[in-house]
This record gives sequence, C-alpha cells and structure tokens, in this order.
Amino acid sequence: MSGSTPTLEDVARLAGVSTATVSRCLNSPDRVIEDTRRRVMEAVNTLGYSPNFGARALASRRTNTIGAIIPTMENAIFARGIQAFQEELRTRGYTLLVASSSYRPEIEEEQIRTLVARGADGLLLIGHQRAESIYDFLEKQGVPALVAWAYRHDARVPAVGFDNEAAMRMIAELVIKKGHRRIGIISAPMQHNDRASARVEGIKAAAKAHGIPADSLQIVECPYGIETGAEAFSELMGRPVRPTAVMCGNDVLAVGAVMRAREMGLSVPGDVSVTGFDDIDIARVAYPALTTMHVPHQEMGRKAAKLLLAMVLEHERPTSVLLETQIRTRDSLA
Amino acid sequence: MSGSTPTLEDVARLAGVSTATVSRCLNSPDRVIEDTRRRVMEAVNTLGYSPNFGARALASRRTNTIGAIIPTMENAIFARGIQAFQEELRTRGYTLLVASSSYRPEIEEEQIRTLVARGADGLLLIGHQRAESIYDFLEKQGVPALVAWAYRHDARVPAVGFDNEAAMRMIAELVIKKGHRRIGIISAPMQHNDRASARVEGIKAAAKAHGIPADSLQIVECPYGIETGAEAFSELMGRPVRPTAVMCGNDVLAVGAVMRAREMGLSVPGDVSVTGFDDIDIARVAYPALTTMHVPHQEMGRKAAKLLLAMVLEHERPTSVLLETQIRTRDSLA
DNA sequence: GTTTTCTGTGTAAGCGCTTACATTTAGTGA
DNA sequence: TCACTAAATGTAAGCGCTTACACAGAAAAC
Repeated sequence: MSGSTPTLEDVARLAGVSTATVSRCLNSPDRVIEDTRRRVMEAVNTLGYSPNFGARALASRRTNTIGAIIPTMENAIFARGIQAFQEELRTRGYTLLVASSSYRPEIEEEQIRTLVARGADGLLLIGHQRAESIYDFLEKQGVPALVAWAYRHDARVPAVGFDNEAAMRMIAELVIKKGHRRIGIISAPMQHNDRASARVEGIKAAAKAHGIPADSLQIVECPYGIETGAEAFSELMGRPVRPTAVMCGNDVLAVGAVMRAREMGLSVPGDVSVTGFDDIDIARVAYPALTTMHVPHQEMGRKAAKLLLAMVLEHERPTSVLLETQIRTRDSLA
Repeated sequence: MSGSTPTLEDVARLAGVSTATVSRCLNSPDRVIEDTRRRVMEAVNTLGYSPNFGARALASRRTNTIGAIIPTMENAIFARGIQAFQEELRTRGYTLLVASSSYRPEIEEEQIRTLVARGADGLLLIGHQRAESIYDFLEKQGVPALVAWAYRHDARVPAVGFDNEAAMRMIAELVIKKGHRRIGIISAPMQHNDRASARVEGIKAAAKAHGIPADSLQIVECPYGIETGAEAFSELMGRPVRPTAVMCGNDVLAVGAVMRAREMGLSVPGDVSVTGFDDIDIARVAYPALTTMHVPHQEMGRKAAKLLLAMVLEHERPTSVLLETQIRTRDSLA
C-alpha cells in the first residue's frame, strides 16, 4: 500500500526515458535497443509495475478478450467444453472471461451487457433462445456472437453444436426398440432452454413414429442436480402407471434417478431402465453405468474458439457447424 | 456494425445534453430531473449504448470487481464454493472474474497479473503455497488477497479454510481403528499443492501415532480425474503387498478407485476399503457410497466474500477463519 | 562530402469516461 | 422588488495508456 499503484510514467521517470519507450518495451520489445530495454525492465520490476488494462484497451481499441456466458459452472459438460474453448483461445493470445447465468434470462442479459462493457471482442452463448433485443444490442455494438451446444440452421447467429432433437430421438428409438411402451421423462425446465425442449421433442417424435400416444409419456421437469433428479424419479415411480423406462434430459438427472432406484430397492435395468444424455464422467461411475448420448464437448469448444476468432478477426459470418453425437451403450437400458 | 460503437458523447448529442448529464443519469439518476432523464434513457436505448468499463474504471478509479484464481473449473468443490462466493459478492454490488490455473504455478502467476491489470479490487487465491514474489507484487499494487481451502496461522495473507492435515488425520484414525494396517494412498500431485501434501501428512501422522511404519504406506500421485484415479488404484492393487484400505486425496480419485475395483471384480469394502475427501455429490452416487470428509464449501465461499470485501473496503487485515469439517460415514469403509 | 535511409527515442494528442467547479435557472424570504 | 440559496446542467481537466508524427544521430549510398 506504499502510496498508490505505479504507472507507466513512474517507470519512465525511474528508467530515465519517455513513456512511449516504456510502452514500446512492453508491447514490441524489438523496437527498443537492448540497453534501454534492460533499464526499463529493471524499473518495471523494482516498482512492481503492471499495466492498467482499461487504459490500454481504451488507447489501443482492442482487448484480446472473449466472453462466454454459460448457464451454470456446476455442469461438467460446460466445464469441459469451456476448458477446451479457453485453451484454444490462449494459444491464439486471447483471454477468456466466463460468466454464469444460473439459467435465468435476465441474468444472462445482464452478463452479456457486462461482458460487452468490459470490451469483449466476441461472445460465446449457449443455445439460441433469447430475446431478439439482445441480438439487436450486440449488432449495434458490433460484437460478434456464436452459439454453442445447439444447432439451428435458420438462426440469427451461427452455431457450433449438435442436433439435440435428433440425438434424443435416436435414444428414444433404441428404448422403443427394446420394447418399452410406458416411458417416463425427466427433463430440465424447458421454458427458457431450447436444448431441453428439443430433447423432449425428440422423444415425442420417436413415440409418434411408433404409435405411442403422446399423452402416455409422463414428463417431470426439475432443476439441474442429482438430488432433484432423484426426487423426480420418486415422483414418476409413485404414479399409478409406472413407466418401464425413464429417459433423462442429462446425465446428472439420470444419475440421481439410478441412485434413487437403488435406494428404493428397484433394480436397474431389471425393474426399470434409465437413459442419460451428455456422457460426462459420472455416467460411467454410476451403477449400473448409464446408456447415454456422447457429446463431443472438447471438439465443440475448440471449433467454437476457431470460428469465433474468425468472426472477430476477419469480420465474416461463417457457416454453422453441425457435430455428430453417438450413443454409448452401457448397462442401464434393457 | 453500423459505424463504430456508440459513446457517451453520441448519447449526449442525441438527447441534446452534455456528457456530464448523461453520466449522471447512469450513475446517480436522482441528481437529474425526471424529464431530462427520460430523454437521455431514450437515446441510450435507441443507440444501444453501453458504457465502456475500462474508461469508467480509469476515470472513477474503482472497478467493483473481485478476482478469483482456482486450480480447475472441473472440480465440483471449487465450482460450489465459488458459486457461493459470487452470489455473496453480487448482493454487495461486486462482479467476480474467475480464472483457472490448471494447477500450474506459472499460469497462476500470469492470471494473478492479468486480474490485477484488469483492476480487481481484491483477489481470492486457493492455498498458501506460491512464490513470495507474488505476495510482494500484490502488496506493491495495493491489492488485498485472501486464501481459501486451506488454513495456516503463520501465513502472509489471511485465510478462510479448514485444516487439511487434521481433517485427513481424522479419517486415517478411523481407518486404522477399523483394523487396517496396510494402507494405500492416492493423492493429487503434491509439489505445488499444499492441500494435497497436508492431507498426506495427516495420514502419516496418524500412522506414526499408531506404530505403523511410514514406509509401509504406499503412495501413488496422479492428476485430478476419475480415470486417473482408476489407474492409480490398478497400480496399487498390482503391487506385491496389496493394501486393505485405499485412502484418496479427494472424492474424484476415490470414485475412480471404486469404479475400477468393480471392474476388477473386487468388492468394496469386502476386499478393499476406500475413502474420499470433500463430500461432493458423486460421493453419494458412487456404489458403494463413499465414506469421506465433508467440507463446508458454501459457507467457505460466503465467508470468504465477506472477509475479502472487508479487506477491500475497510483496508483492514482480518483474522483468519478456521472452519469445521466432518466425517460422513457411508459404505466404502469396513 | 552530401544526400538518403534507417533506427531509436521523444512529443503530444487522444481513447471514453467521471467529477470538481462554474454557470444558469428557479425558488425563497425580506 | 432584490439579493440569496438550491437545484439542474454545462465545462473541462484528467484517469493511464498507445501511437502517429517529429526529430536526431548513425549508417549506407551516391
């Protein structure tokens, strides 16, 4: 707390040069002669100088920063994908700022504004579903945005993702092929979440194709969490017509379901089958291991970084990328 | 991309007022008369104006931003604690910037500098172990720092955490009391991680107190991850003297161990006992459910926020807070 | 030896905001 | 009616940095 924090000028004075020279030492060292550079760096170290990012951004009109707003940090699938996203950005000299919205649209909007205010050169968003006014805002600000974890060809911004509906439909086809007719569904709240609703749509489509009436599908919505998934499973099992298979919108809910089944003395898949979605680590840890849909998070993160950077640097609008998902057959479905 | 992004001046011009008035509308609306305010806000909306954070920070000399550097985003325990930390900050009008270091000291240092450059008013760090020069730097910059997830009374910065050594010693005492003498240990890499090394020390201390020779403890270090934990377990089981209990440095490694035991056809806890640490969700999901040490992440996050804010606002050095941990006895130890 | 070209450094003009201070306007009491 | 105060707004000086431009000295080209 020795007075105030050191500035460029303090360094310049101590090194006996101008502020321009100090700035050059920091940004393009080769434009400064060896001897001067050494003196400046010494001054930087003795003062513990660190450039003020805001001032630098203000003067140079670039931040080398990308922002990402994810629904939650607690979800392993986002953590993985974002990790890959960040690593790719790092190698290209960009910094990632992550914010989470807790699945709340108003918080997401606030975070978007915050990140734009902080000078993010580009934004990564999860899913397409949000107010048009947000896209207007981003356009006015000239900040390119990219959507991940979803894919819609007619969307306002490009995407790197997979077809949630088609993927879930594939699992549903498999479940139906195994002979299940009474299907329960545990889904994340669908209201502001196009991934969750697309997945449920996928199940409905498969059911329809096989002559299973839509109203025989029993749907329970519950927030993201193992415990909440367990509760939803209990509710489903307490209904007059017990489902023989419970399809979950993601692995976390599925793991909760499997756990509760064990606690209730039900055998999985003997008494009831369970499926997940995402194929995160715990899908294999669960007992029995989950049959689920594998999503290429890392690839998605890396590709998203490349595309977004192209948008930022080359001012072009790339075409969306559709990634493949794959069923992982394990032990929870029979 | 309609020209460039709107500035305060654009808003002022459109609303027919000075930039000072616009600034006041945004920062202290009650100092501006109703009619003017309405006109300004209209201009703000039609232009899609968003204040430039850097310029604002530069002019006002405060950022209302706190930084946190965690080793990894993939660890649920940090995710939880940081979530609570962030929520507490939010209610007090502060924004959180999170960065991760991938357990690498040089990246941590870089991130610390980045966050300081971005004007963080205070920093949350995990564990005490890092170069003295970093603490020097923070002192020169006048940025207060607080350590979490660890506790050391003689440390250079205050902490909100728990005694990793004592906590792990408690589990070890329990393991030994159950009759185990051949103990295997799976730990995260200890070199730059004082939490990991303290936990192993705790086991050693308990062993010594009960006359178990230190060199009979079989230690395997491996990176954070379910798969790596599984591999470490395989290695331990492949040794000439098989341990009857495997104590893991955290739940993720323990879950990997339990999973691998199942794959190897070993019964837990029949053939081998396993213990974890942290008590994250998957500890209960694992089969059998893990006996582990419960850590009050949320409380830690909240208290850390309060303390750090006090340091930032009142310029005082608070006394460290030692939190209690508790053993959760479940099914993986016999 | 003179001109030209580098090369290394200094000078100073902003970047988009906030805020102390100045100015205008309206409201008050005598 | 007039001085006086308070409220609303304007003016302008920075905040810490980058960078276009200017400039001086040395090396290269003639």
